[in-house]
Amino acid sequence: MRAPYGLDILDNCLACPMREEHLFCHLPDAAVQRLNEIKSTAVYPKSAMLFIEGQQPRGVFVLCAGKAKLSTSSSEGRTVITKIAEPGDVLGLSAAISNRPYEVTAEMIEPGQANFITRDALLHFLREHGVVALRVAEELSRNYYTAYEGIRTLGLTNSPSERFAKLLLGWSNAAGNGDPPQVKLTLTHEEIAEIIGTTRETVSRLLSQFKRKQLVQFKGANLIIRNKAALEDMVNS
Amino acid sequence: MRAPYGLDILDNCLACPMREEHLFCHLPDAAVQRLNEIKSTAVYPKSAMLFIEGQQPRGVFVLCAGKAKLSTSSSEGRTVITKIAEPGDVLGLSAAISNRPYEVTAEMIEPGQANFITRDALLHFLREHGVVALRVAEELSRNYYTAYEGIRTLGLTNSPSERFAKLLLGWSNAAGNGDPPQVKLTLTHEEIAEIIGTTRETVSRLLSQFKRKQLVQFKGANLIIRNKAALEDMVNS
DNA sequence: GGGTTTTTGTGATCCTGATCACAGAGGGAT
DNA sequence: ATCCCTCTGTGATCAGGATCACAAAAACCC
Repeated sequence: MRAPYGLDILDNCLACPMREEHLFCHLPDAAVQRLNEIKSTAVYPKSAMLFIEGQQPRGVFVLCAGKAKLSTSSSEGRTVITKIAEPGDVLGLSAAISNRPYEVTAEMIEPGQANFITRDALLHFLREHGVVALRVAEELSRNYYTAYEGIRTLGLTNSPSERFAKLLLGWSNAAGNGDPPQVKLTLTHEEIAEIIGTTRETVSRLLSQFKRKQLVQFKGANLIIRNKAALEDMVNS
Repeated sequence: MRAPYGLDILDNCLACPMREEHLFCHLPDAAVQRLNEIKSTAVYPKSAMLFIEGQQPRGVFVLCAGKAKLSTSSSEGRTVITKIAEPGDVLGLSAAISNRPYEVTAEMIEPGQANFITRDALLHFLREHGVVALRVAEELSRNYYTAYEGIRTLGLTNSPSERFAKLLLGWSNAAGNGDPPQVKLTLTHEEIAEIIGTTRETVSRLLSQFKRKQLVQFKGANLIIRNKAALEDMVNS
């Protein structure tokens, strides 16, 4: 059976093995079964909004396939992307747990699939299964560390070039260690700018500058990192 | 009985009533009693380090009196202050829960008192008392929101003036609503700079500039906010 | 394939804060 | 008082990006 957008439907994506540290993996059977009862699965096209900053938290989404960008905007239209979520990530957890409005907007940037669990069902479930509550606490502290890394990046570096170099290195690490390391560039310059807190033009210029200096090189949509050492130098300048 | 530094010893500061939403308040008697058994209390002078960025997490500190600054530094000596912790705050929680190194350094900026609970004892306690684990999850999501606010501040505003105005307004709100609102300035310009991500000089200049424009005014160590509206305008410029 | 929209490249200008460099002010100690 | 050390104020300089303004290129859609 084929889902739209060329994705395979995962009939039990809560238990998907893609991330060992996954929130809802390796739970007691009773818990897994209960989870399967309270979750509902849906498929989302590109640009679908899972939830929007400021909304009351309806529940959590467990991303099974596709990618989503989490962003927040100021009243004047400035936007920061705080995270690119990947399969296995749990979205909206802290809002659901603390019953505050969603603090970010989650928008699919690649078509995908997610499980949804309502807030009530989740809290009920957590009260029944104390062990899982600890898991949730761990997941929240992971979220916290991610946010915290963002602060370090935005606060401890002043130059966009530094942040951009850091971002590229981060991506190439996450993508595994090819040699030479390479990264598939799926985001627009605008989006990259919103991650590293600068303008689209600056990202364009940095990219050409990096190419000119032979730090990176394009092969289709893939960015090959030619001079990793030089990029690393820029980061701890 | 008087403690050093003119502080009253709180003989059971875990249950201190200062913050209703306090992590360890309003728990079942059994839990409170167990907590009292596993905690240990100590008094800290100004400049004492509760823990340092990168150390393995020994446990959590519940701040009972005094203030502490949480900060992180880059290899080149640049520093960001992520939070000024106040009585009732739990420090080192996410590190302890997730068993990662402390992500920040906690240094007392006012003498005070804190309870310490070792990581092992805490985890043990949480496994016994599932309800409290949920509380911990809530506290962690509070931490997350705080970090997240930091990202918004650093990422969505470009001008130090904007961030400084925002900081002052935040402080005046936290201090309750005097009229005119006023704030006790306990931090050095350097420290303020490390909060809003700028330099000491810029903070000095901004302060004089705000005085010149009659936005604020000094009364000893207290900063009186003369023109709140104007500051608010700067924030959503 | 043509027309439309989104994305990217690049020049010119301008301005804010970072940086460097001192001098003065305050605050403890002895 | 005196010394010392940490803070604060302010000037001068300078560079790196933000901003504005187009044009080219690519992606997208009937």
